[in-house]
Amino acid sequence: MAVRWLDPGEQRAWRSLMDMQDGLSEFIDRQLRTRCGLSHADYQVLAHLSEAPEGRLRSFELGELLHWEKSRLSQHLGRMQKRGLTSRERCRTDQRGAVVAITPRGSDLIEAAAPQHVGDVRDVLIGHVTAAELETLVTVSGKVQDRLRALGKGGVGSYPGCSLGQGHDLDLDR
Amino acid sequence: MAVRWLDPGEQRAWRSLMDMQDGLSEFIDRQLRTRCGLSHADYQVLAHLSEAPEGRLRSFELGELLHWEKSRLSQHLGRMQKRGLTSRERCRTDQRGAVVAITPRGSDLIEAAAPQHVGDVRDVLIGHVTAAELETLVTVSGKVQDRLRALGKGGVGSYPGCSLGQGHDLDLDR
DNA sequence: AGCTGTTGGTTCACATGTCAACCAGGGGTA
DNA sequence: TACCCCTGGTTGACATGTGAACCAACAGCT
Repeated sequence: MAVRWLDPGEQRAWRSLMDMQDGLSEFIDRQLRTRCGLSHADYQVLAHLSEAPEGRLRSFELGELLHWEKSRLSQHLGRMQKRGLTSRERCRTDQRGAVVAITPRGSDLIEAAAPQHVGDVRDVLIGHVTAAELETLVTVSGKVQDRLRALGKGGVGSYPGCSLGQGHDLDLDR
Repeated sequence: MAVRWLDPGEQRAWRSLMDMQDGLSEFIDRQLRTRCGLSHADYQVLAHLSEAPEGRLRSFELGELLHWEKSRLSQHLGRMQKRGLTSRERCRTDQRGAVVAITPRGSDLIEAAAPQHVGDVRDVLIGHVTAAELETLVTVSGKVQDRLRALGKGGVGSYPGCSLGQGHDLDLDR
């Protein structure tokens, strides 16, 4: 069967998207690490926890939010626990389950990290593109997500924001 | 100093971009692995080599193309060599240097993988977005790259295409 | 109650990436 | 030539991610 190759424009688009991906991930992760002592993964875990009621979530709920392999989540939580950022207890209603909670120390760290992180995001993306471009980004992402959902089995991932505390104390917006 | 948080639209854009990133990477890597026995990293190495004259590159040139840490490159090439996908020789003109070459086996693998890969890319992105959207993607990526270059020290990464053989036997375009 | 299949989590072995240390070979300069 | 610093590359220790195996608890049946 004949392969339909990418024309130069398509190829350029794909390459530049991959480049942006790598560059963004690397940058965001490094900034968080060096300035806040958190990996991007740590940040996302803490962000989701801080958004949850009482800063606690069942392990599997956290896993669904992050779209992480369960073994990854387990390992990562183990490490974060050792660092005192999160804690784990047995679930009362389901003896199998674990409840993950953010600790005061974890809370402090992400509250310190959030402004930096938001600053980076604005500095590297938001601050330099038009509203229309942002809109297109959302559109394209949506299409890709739909396609992935259609192809693979499962969902794709919900990136956590930065609302800390119960409500909006430190929400990303305004 | 007051932090300028992201408004809901900005936040949505950032989250969806992150989601797309994770979803795309995961998908592309898994497809290559399961159907071709290559990781995305392997694929990129082989793609760059196959595009180079005679399928050979100095290690550090490859490193620059990929924007990989030198230790990462060294480790990865070691593994690929063990699998018979690439080979290494001492450089004649610089006794420190190594020249990396793609092996016949590596060549076979990427020639088999390329059509699949291109199909995936089309299937998940190119085939579902308008030309204008693609153009915007390039624009935005460019801005981000510029920003990253301005902030950090170095460049960002040039994603390899799929031109195999010397010339265009299996080029992505056409 | 007793079976059975599913679900939530952990663990192990292994693949991969990062950083720092190291080493050998350039290449300039005295 | 001798000295020095830079460059290209490898290595080892360690952080992180993945898949499969495993285990205990739940849940539906009989």
